[in-house]
Amino acid sequence: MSHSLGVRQAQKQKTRQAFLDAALGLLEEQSLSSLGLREVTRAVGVAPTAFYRHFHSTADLGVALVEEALGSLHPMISGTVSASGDPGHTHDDSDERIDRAVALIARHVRGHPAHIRFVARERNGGVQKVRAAIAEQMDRFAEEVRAELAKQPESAGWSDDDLLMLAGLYVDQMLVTASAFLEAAPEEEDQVARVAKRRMRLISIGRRHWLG
Amino acid sequence: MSHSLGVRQAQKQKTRQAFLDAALGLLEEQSLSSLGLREVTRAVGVAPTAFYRHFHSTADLGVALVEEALGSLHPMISGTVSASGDPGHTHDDSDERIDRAVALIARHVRGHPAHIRFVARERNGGVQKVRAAIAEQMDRFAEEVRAELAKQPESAGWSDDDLLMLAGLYVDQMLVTASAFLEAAPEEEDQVARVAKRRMRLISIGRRHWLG
DNA sequence: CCATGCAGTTAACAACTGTTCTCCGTAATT
DNA sequence: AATTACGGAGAACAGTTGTTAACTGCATGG
Repeated sequence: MSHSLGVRQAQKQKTRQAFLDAALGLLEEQSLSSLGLREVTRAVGVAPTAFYRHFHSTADLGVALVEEALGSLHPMISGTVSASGDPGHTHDDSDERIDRAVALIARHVRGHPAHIRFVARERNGGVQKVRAAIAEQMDRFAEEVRAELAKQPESAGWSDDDLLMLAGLYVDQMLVTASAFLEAAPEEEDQVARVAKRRMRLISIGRRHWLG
Repeated sequence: MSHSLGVRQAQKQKTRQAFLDAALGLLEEQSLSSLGLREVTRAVGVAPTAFYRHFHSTADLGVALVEEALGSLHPMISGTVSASGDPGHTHDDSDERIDRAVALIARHVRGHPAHIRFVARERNGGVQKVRAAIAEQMDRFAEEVRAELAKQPESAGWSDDDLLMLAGLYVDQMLVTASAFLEAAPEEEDQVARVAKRRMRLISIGRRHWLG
């Protein structure tokens, strides 16, 4: 229990977090390129000029949001692919892994809807720097998934290049699925999950027969 | 050679098209929710009030753009999946079909970059009506692809449900690929094409082994 | 304990936004 | 030939925007 942060810096980080939260809220109904500086400060309950103490521009705010949003996605991604299955079923654990992965995605979407909405929206959004930041993080994710896949026995004989291709396909599919959950009405969730599982199963089958 | 359209209506459609073109241009560097009415009229070279003669709001303009952009995508999509292959190679026409499909996508992106940029951007964008319009059209595309796939002998034994799942996967993958082409530097195009082909090949393999 | 640093405030700036109302010229209708 | 319908122009409106400058209060480091 170290104090580790002065009262001053603590308060600063607190308001900074308030900026991020307020922005995420406002971004549920618009996109970053239309997010106004004053709009955010108004939502936070602070003077417009205070914004500059934390960010150079709204684009800068966006880059910070990328870190926050994709940081929260991080554990989900690795969890999705590793799936860490309780050993037991000798049947075909692939389907079980997929079920667990999709459930994990659904859970994350329900827990952090604004995060994944932001990422899905700004991945192709109108702000270059934010697009670049998201692309960089997604590439990092794909790398991690590749590393995780490489550990699995199913990946014997695979080149690193092909593994990265597969990892990218998985990562893209996760975001598409998450976005689908987001826009789906509660009663449609099961249907979305069903389709997502079948998609992943088809990809897994493709993986199994990729060689030879 | 019928006149078919009065001088008046013709001129109106002309200005309307000018609005669409100007908007598409402006949307290369921002997203629809930040597109201002005055900004568009300025680009067209017309008074701000003239806008209301054609659209209720910028969101309305967006819906019109969806029709234009996805209308141009229409022939590409069906062309991509049918692939109409010159009969000849008995080898494995799957790879050849994929090569042709990816080439078709690349060609379309180079021909209509603003169109696919708009669709990719506003698919998850901040304007609800536009998102809905895009989703509807994409569903229609998936339906068409499903119908096209159903004709192929490889689809024997497939349920309509599974075919629609596969079609959706293809359609999503096409848009992701197109978007990747868009953001890729000219020298990276080959690399993007390489990865896209391998992804589609993996999906095709999954398709081949889906049953049993 | 005092001087410095810095998060946040207040006030003001020109520029811009969407929208309304009134008007104009002319193609279309009768 | 006279009237109507309508695409577009012009001016004005109240609000909003990003950014600057000079300020205040207080936690911090010497």
